[in-house]
Amino acid sequence: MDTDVRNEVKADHRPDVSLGRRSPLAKTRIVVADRNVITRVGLRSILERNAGMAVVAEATSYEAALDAVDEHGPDVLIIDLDLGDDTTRGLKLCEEVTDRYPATKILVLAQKLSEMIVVEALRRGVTGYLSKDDVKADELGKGVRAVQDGETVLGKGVGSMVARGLGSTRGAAEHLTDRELEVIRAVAAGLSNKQIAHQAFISESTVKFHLQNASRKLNAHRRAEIVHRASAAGLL
Amino acid sequence: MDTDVRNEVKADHRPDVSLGRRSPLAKTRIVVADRNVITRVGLRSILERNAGMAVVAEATSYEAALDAVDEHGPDVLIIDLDLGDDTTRGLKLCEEVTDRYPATKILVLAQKLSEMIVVEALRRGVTGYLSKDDVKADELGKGVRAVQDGETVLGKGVGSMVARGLGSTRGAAEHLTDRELEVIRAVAAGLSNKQIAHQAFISESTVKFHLQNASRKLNAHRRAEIVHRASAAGLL
DNA sequence: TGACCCCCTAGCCAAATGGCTAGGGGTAGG
DNA sequence: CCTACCCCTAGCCATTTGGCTAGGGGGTCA
Repeated sequence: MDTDVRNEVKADHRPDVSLGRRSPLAKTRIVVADRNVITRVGLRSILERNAGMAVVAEATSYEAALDAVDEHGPDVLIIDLDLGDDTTRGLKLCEEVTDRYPATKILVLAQKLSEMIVVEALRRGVTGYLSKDDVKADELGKGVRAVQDGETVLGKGVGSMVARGLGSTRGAAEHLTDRELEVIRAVAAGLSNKQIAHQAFISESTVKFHLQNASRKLNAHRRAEIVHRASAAGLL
Repeated sequence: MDTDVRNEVKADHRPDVSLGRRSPLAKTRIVVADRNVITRVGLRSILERNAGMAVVAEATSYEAALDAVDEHGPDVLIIDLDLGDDTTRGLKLCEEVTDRYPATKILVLAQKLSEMIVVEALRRGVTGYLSKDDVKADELGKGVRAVQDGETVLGKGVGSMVARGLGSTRGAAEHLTDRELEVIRAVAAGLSNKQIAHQAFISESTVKFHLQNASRKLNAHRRAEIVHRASAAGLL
């Protein structure tokens, strides 16, 4: 592999003093976006054990992540797409980054694997997808190097999801509308169609209409299944 | 059980520093149990910034966690109760630790907050409960010190859960039987009672019976709500 | 042995749901 | 203007469900 040269760098004692162009090889500059302090510190610690890798910025929100990429133009963005209430915001962010900074590779580090998110993220140019719980310490460094080289890295369990996801959703994974999501949340709370209708100031027919559409989009046929899928996708 | 022998072992192992009162020299000995490497590294890094705190062991399973407590008799056990498929195993572990090593305080660090788990954990002698995503770096050190001093530490959002949890479940939060869980999982997959009955080689009546019991235990009245609660409790 | 819990089954009935067809009205963009 | 998409409504019908009562059999533990 290409580890030989990097090993030389590792032999250097402290790279923090001379980060100009002292080393023959440029450092891999990384931005970490995760709302969780512990994860950020852990990532920094693990990655910086690898000579030639530096975490140049941390972010805890979608905005901050984009700003950090704007400012630092990193080689790799490591991100947990779940940075707020709205998970789909993370997908938009991926789109923007790959669009505006094609040189910045994205490595997603997810807490929970959701088929929809995985497929959609890859569709938007994400080059790596790992599961936080399954990843080993050494796989992180390898993964970063791999995505930097343009390889696609899929962690344990992710590959099969891609296969299933691409197979099942033949058009594209349609995403739920606001109203549909609202109804689904009410269903998850155990409300009947009648109750939901009253709550949302719409007729019972409309509630059924939204649920029918949601059923189709999520490929579910029972409201319990809809709730499960939506829950697994982090939508509730 | 066989606790006597272990107590001897524990007594043998402990007294490297006198820890009656916390002297500036006595380190707070911590065991970290979490399946996630990144979290373990991050925790160690953050905690050891605080002078006087040392992570003496890490564990990635319930067994290993108990072994580590057996061996090191730490002052504080920091644990994510979700170390495997069966979340209730974590609760049993809390019971065992508080039972056998009352001097070891338990600080739960949860990825997702589940009302049932929170209430049950506190009922079993856990003295601290923080949410990974909400906790600030400095709160960790403070939290560890607090639980070590016997204080109860509840993170953001945990307190309200306790209030609601203790209010609603007047007897005790009964936990689901294996069969009930099996049926709920099938419901989450969108199966009808008839299909579930066929799959589990039981009659449709029995499926309904299990669901009725699960409804009562989870305080839900619709299968969609059952699925939601079970999902939120990390049971699926 | 009795108390207790889990698992299993039956039948009844009102209510809710799933699946369908068949519409109208709004807004945004090519 | 046409198209697409979202939101809203109506009715019909078979099926499923929620909620209930009323049992039997087996295991464990005091």
